[in-house]
This record gives sequence, structure tokens and C-alpha cells, in this order.
Amino acid sequence: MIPNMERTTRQRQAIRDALQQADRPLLASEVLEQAKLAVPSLGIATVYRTLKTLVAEESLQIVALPGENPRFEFAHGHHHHFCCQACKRVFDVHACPGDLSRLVPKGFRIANHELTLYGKCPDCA
Amino acid sequence: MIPNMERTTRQRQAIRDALQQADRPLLASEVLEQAKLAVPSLGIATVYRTLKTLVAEESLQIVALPGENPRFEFAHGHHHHFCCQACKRVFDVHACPGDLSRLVPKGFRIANHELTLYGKCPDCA
DNA sequence: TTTATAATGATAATTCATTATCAATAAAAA
DNA sequence: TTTTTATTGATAATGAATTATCATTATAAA
Repeated sequence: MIPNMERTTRQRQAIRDALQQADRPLLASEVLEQAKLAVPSLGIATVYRTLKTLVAEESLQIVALPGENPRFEFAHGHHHHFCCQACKRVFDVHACPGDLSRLVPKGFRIANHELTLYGKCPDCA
Repeated sequence: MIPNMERTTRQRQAIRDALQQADRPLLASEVLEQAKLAVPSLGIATVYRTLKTLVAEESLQIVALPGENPRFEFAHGHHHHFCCQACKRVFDVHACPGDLSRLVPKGFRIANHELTLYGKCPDCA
């Protein structure tokens, strides 16, 4: 069901490249769009298949923003995201607000957190 | 298409009550479950219709957590959410980390932010 | 009450992202 | 090369949330 990628194909390489070269998480549709530049015949089914395999082997992380379809990026530690309200692109934010335990009432135990910033990116500001 | 609620009905009252009495945002399914206690015949279509109207008139806010269906709560200013990994309930967090502009590179302009905390609530800790 | 019609609720339809199907293609072993 | 079979891609199917339909019911005005 999930192919284990025994063979190297142009399609898979193009999908990896698209994700590697983007410095931000990509939607499946964005991966298709980018990878099509290298392999115009690429189909969306291959994109989903490959994303699923890369997630299964923990090479890719899923970035789920509120109310948005999942985005994908190669795993690289704890970080947050900035969503440009103009161009809709999502950027990685490598800084972190740190300990947030002061925000919750006694009794709540924080194990993790996700922060999404909204605004204008440098290109759109 | 979106009814403007000219009439008061038991169903609408039950839906309002469910949302008002919960101190946390509810899924459409949770609204149905709660409101059914008052009006057992209540159907899911009426829940969605009423939620849509209340959102349209800006009485309700939509709370979109990463990878989750939308939740609904009566509007009450800027706040954040805590998602219990055990019971899956979402709690309001009224504190806020404050200014986060230090987290983003020069050129990014932050207009808003959403913070989701994950962990165990007092009941589950 | 009686009447007009807004609202309900069962359920069919829709939407849309994702997955399965399968004949054709291509990677890599023989 | 030739062969084997993993992979592809067009597209049909699926799944799940939400919305539309419409006959029936109930609100509130007359």
C-alpha cells in the first residue's frame, strides 16, 4: 500500500528536490506545481504516494496550520511558522517563545506547543 | 440560504445554551450531543444551520486547531487554546505571550498570532 | 383559533482532499 | 538486450464534513 521506494525515479527526485529547495513547508499542490517544472508529466497521485512514503519513513514532517490543508517539509527540529496574509506562503520561524507554563492555570501540564504568526512577509509588506 | 432566525425555537435555544454553558470551544458534533440533552429530536442539519447563522452575525468565533475540525465558541476577545492529549478537549487560555516580533527576521510584520498548547489537563494529568 | 410561513430533520447531494485501480511504462537485474 | 516487476498517471472511488432538499411541524401574527 505504501511503496517502499526500491527504485530511483525522475518523479521521486523531482518531488524531493521541490521540498528540499523550498525553505518552507509546501502543500501537495505546491509540490506538484514545483516538481512539474522538472517532470511535466508528473501526476498528483505520484505526489501523494511519495509524500506518504516520506512521512512514513519520517523524512518529512507534516505542518498542519489552523483551517489549512497539510503542508510538508523535511524534518528539522522544533520551530514555528509565519503565514503571510497576502501571498499565503508559510515561512519557517526558527525562534521560539520558550517556556509558556506561566500561561496556563495550575494543574495543566504543557508537553508541546505550536505557534502560528500571521502578517505580511518582506515581499508583501 | 443562511436563515436570519426570525423565530425563537427550542432547538436554537438548546444550541445557544450548549455553547454558552461550555467554557470551551465545541465541535459541531459536541454541540449536537449537548443540545440533544434538551431537545432529543435535534438533527445535525439544524446544528450546522444555526452555527452558520451565529458565525455570520459574528456572535460565534470559529476555533481552527491544526488538523482538527472547526470548533465554535461565543466571541470573547483575544485568547489561546490548550488541547488535552488525553481527553481531546480544548480549553481556553486567557493569558498571552505578548509581543512576538523578536521571533521573526527583519522585514516580517506580525498582525496576529495563534498559540496552541498541548499536554494534559488537570483531570487527565 | 386560524393562517402564513419560518424552521425542522431525515437523508440525499455536494465538495474536496486523498486513495485505489489498472493498463502502460520504465528501472534495474539477468 | 531481454525480462521482471516496481512505478507511473489518468481517473474512478472513497471518506468525511458540510449543505441542500422537501415534506412535515411549529411559531407567532392576525
